[in-house]
Amino acid sequence: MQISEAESVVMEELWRESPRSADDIARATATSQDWQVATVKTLLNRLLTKKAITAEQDGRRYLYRPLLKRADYVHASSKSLLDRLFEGRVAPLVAHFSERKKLSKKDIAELRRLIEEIDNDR
Amino acid sequence: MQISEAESVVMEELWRESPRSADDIARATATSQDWQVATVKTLLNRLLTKKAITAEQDGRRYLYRPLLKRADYVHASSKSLLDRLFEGRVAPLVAHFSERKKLSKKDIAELRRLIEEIDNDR
DNA sequence: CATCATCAATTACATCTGTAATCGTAAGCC
DNA sequence: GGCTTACGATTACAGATGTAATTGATGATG
Repeated sequence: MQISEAESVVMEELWRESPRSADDIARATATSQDWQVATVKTLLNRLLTKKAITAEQDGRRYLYRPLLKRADYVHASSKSLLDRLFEGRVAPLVAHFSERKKLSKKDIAELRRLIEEIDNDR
Repeated sequence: MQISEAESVVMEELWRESPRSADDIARATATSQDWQVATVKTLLNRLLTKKAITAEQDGRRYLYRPLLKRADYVHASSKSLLDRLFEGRVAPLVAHFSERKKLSKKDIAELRRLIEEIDNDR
C-alpha cells in the first residue's frame, strides 16, 4: 500500500524519534504543517491500517512507532522515480542535474569521493 | 497543478511523438495499460484543463501535443523527491544506492565520466 | 458521585484519481 | 434525407487523500 504525502510527514516525525504520542507528533509537525490535532490522528490511524506503524498503549493514550523502515521507504520511492523517468538507473538522473547545472560543490565532492570509494572497494 | 501517474503515461506517449490523435495514443498505451479509449480521452481532457497539453483541430478530431516539456517535468519530479528525502541534493541519493549495492557497472562508469567532464569544464 | 477534560474511534465531506459509460453532434453512406 | 458511425463532451462512480468535527469512553477533580 502507498504512503501519501501527508502521511509521510508523520512518518518522518516518527523516524526522527519514537515511540511518540499523537499530541507530541502534532506539536512537532506544527512547525511545517497547519494541521489540527485531529488531522494528525486521522493520519496515524491510516498509517496503522496500512501497517506502516504500530501503537502501544501507554496509560490512557497510545505511543506510535514505525514498522516501515525509512531506508526501505526511501528506496522504494527513489526506485519508482528512477524507473519511471531514468530507465531505472542513477547515472542518468545525475546527468540530468549536471546538465541543469544543479550540482552543488558539495555534491560534486561527494560524488568524487563515492567513486573513489567504489574503486578502492575492488 | 500536479500530473497524476496515469496522466504521465499519456504524457510520455506525447513526448515520444506529437501531435497525435486520441485513438493513436490509446493504441500506443495499450501495450502497457489495460485502458479503454474512453479512459485515454478522460486523461487527455484532464491534461488539457491542467494546461499540460494543447489540442488542434484536424478535421473531425483533435491532435494533441505537449505544452509541458519533459525535461521540466522530470526536473520538478526529481527535485521534489530529493527535497523530501535527500536534503535536496543528488549525492546522498547516489550514496544510498551505493550502500544498497544498486549501482550498475554502467552507472559507475557513467558517474566517473560525468565527474571527469565536470573537472575538465573548469 | 457528578462533572469536566482528554483520548481514541467514528463519521464527514470535498477534491483528486482511476476507469469508464453515455450523450450529442456532425460526417459519411445507402 | 434518414441511419449509422466516429468523435468529443459530459456524466458517473468508487477509492484515495486532505482536512477535520463529533461521539463515546475513561480517568481526574471538586
